[in-house]
Amino acid sequence: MLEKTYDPAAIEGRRYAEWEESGAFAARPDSSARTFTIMIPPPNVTGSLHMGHALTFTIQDTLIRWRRMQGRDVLWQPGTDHAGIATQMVVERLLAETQTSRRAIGREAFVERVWRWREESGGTITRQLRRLGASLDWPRERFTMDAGLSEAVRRVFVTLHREGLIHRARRLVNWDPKFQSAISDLEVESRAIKGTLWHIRYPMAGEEGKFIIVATTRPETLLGDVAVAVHPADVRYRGLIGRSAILPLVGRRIPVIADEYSDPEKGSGAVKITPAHDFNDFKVGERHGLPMPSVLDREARIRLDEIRENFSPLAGVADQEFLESLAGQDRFAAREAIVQKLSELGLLEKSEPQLHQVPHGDRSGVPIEPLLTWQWFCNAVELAKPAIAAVETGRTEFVPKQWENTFFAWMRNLEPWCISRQLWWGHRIPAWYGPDEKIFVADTAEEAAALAAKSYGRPVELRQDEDVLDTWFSSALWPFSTLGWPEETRELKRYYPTDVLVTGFDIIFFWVARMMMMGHHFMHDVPFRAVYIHGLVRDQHGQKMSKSKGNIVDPLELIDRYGADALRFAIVQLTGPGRDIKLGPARVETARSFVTKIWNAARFCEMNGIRPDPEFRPEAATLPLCRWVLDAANRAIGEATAALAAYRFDEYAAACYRFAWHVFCDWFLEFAKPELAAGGAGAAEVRAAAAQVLGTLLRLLHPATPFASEELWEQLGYGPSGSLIRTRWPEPVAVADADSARAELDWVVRLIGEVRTVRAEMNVPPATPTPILLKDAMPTTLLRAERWREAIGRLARVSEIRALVGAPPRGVAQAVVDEATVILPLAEIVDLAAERARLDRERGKVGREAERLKQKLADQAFVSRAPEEVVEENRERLAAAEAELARLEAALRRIA
RNA sequence: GGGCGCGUAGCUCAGCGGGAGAGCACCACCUUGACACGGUGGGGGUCAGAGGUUCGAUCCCUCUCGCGCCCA
Repeated sequence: MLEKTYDPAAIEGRRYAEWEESGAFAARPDSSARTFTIMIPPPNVTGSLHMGHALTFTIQDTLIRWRRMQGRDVLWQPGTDHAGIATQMVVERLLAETQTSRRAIGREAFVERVWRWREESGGTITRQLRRLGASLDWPRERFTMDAGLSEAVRRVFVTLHREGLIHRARRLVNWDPKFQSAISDLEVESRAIKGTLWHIRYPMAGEEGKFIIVATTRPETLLGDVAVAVHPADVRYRGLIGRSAILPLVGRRIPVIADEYSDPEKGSGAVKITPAHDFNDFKVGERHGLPMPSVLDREARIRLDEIRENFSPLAGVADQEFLESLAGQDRFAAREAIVQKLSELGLLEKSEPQLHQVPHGDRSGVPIEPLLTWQWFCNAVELAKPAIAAVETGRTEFVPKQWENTFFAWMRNLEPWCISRQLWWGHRIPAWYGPDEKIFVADTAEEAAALAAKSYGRPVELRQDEDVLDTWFSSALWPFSTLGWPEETRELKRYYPTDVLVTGFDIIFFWVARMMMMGHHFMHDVPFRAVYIHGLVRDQHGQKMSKSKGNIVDPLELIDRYGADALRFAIVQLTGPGRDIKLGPARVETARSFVTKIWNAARFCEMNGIRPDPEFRPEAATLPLCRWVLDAANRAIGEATAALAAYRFDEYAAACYRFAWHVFCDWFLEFAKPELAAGGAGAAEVRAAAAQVLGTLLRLLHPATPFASEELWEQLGYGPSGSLIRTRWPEPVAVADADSARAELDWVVRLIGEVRTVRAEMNVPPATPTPILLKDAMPTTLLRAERWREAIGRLARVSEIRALVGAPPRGVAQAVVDEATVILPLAEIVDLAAERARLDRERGKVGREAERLKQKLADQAFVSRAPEEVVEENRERLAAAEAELARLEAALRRIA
């Protein structure tokens, strides 16, 4: 017997363990079935399950379970990402608690410590994914720092280097002073900061008392200025181009140059050019062949070593003592000191508050500093070409399609990808330096040594590059490295390319684009045929969830409170095309009601002896009720399947919801009650059909609500424990003359609806049954009424159904159903005025509809130009409206 | 500044050339033999605004207003 209420906590753990232990999640590389593959976006090994995970993994699991039920050989590849910076930060924090640091214990011990941390704490997220019900093929779990994946990383690096697609260069990069590492431009987010625009006077060389005024938000980088730029068309400065200004505080002469980068509208129209500390200035510097002295070090403190020799004392403009006092100062302290000094020297024209965009490290949260350093770069421009082509030709398709624009916009404007990071946790760059800094790139130290020995003609001591690779470098290989590449494994042959990648738009650039590049280059095919982009999860008010706002909703808490199925169903319901979803506890509570409803419907079935009947042949069903519900189930199957195929999770959920609640429960089970009570052959057929349809429903629901559906599947005897997950997705069954069954049941439903409405509006107490009289009913209608007497009686509280013979009694309420007028003799209780008002309202509504249609059909332009079927449809609607209108008017006359 | 998207019932959202929809919330009634995490009935919308195309526009085009996001 099923429990009175569904208790998710009592069954979820057990059901999941049963699936996992029985191998239900396992791919079947030896089978001949068509494959269906999804690579999990590997969550950070440091992570714990948040709402974004709940969304993306629910969607993936829904697809996976659906395709698995369709008989596909499904591979859902699990794994985690080593997440360079994030993980290093976590372990550094732990070290700080024990009064030590990464530098104190050294690289080797630190890396070992991270591995140990990963052994102890890295499994959190995978445990939590099990709570959600994710049917991942766990024995295949990979980690981006695994031996195999690391080998793939080295192989890719070495290959790309050999092909000239990876090289080392000294370039301006985004430097994070907190992590003291380069970061990629994607890891930089610009934030609006209230700052100050300072207007500084640069004295013109050899022209006492004359100045050129430059406007800047970063006076501390002034020390590294190498020019002042003005727009070539700016008449204010035309005379100054080619002359020299004196750099305040440093005393160096710098040229005034003409460059279109300078915006006459902004500030004073003249800008200082500091190539080593600004990306735009860097380009100006390159165009004009200017020097590029650095004045900030790796911790963003002032350094003078590259400008000291250019110092040239000048009274009232530059004094050495002040300049030296800046050395080693933090950038912000230096800014204050410099502004103060300029003000004292009378070189500060003015300052004005200004809101401007300042680049920040997305993880460190500190302003990033463009810095000239030696780094490794990957030629993304070249690698992007086939990836772009793949999307252009539709080899890979984005869903929704609009994201392709975003993808193209980014892919067509790529900068070299800086792939080196000055961290310790990650894949160490397989490059070694000889005594003269010659570079040897190889898979292993031994191979590098061999290369070096050959190069130098003798064995030499090599030093490996200290840097590690950007975490996204290894993630980019995920779709093939997890399958065993560079080995030619059967998995690699069988499961690459994968079917669909499911992810949020925020990592299209970080990850999707890079997988496309690497996939093409090394596998010569796209990594996935479709990219399904879902929205972000927001709180119920549409706010982005964040710790600082305190509006985080914890999926595990929701699972504890409402069950995993409720959370999953809520997510599936809300996931429409390309929209963020707003998810609060109320939505999950509502979804739980649905799961409970299913549970109770199944309980009713169980109580009424509804068990699957292997002998039942749907095509042989004779009762209209059975044929009707089987047909409705067929349509639900069609809708749900089409919705899933189109990634319309909202429509899939709606199809299941509508069918389960508003067809199966609201009507079918209610109609079934009298049949079941009557017993006999009719009851037997209803039981068998009910079991058939409930089985279909459980199968349709399984991808969204796996736990409850699996539990019911077993308890109601559909199959052995844990077998629903392996059961075939339902197909429509043959139903004899479905049209007539549909016509009949639709009529019954409408009749009951009309009677209920009239009764409710006439305030007939539910406890008082009323007879109904059918006026002008055709014989077939009267036969129908007779067949459904029992059900109509129960559901519409009707005591008796008769054909009206002769004149209607006084004091009636009336309604129109097709050709018949339904008359409720309510002499004792009816309020004639109220009934007249009600009928009048109805007549008005139908009359307006008829009038509108009549006008439309009278319009020559419409009739001649609109498609014939549209015109015909309008004619039919008009005829129906006019007939109903006539009956309503007759009804009104009767009670006048 | 450039690009993308969104403004449809109180809320959350479907629909996207021919009858304005769902869920929740709301109101009224109901402890009917699976379910009050329930049942029945009901109210509620110049589909942001203005033009245009069309026989016909919530839907296509243009502009305006408002709100997001991404890139400068």
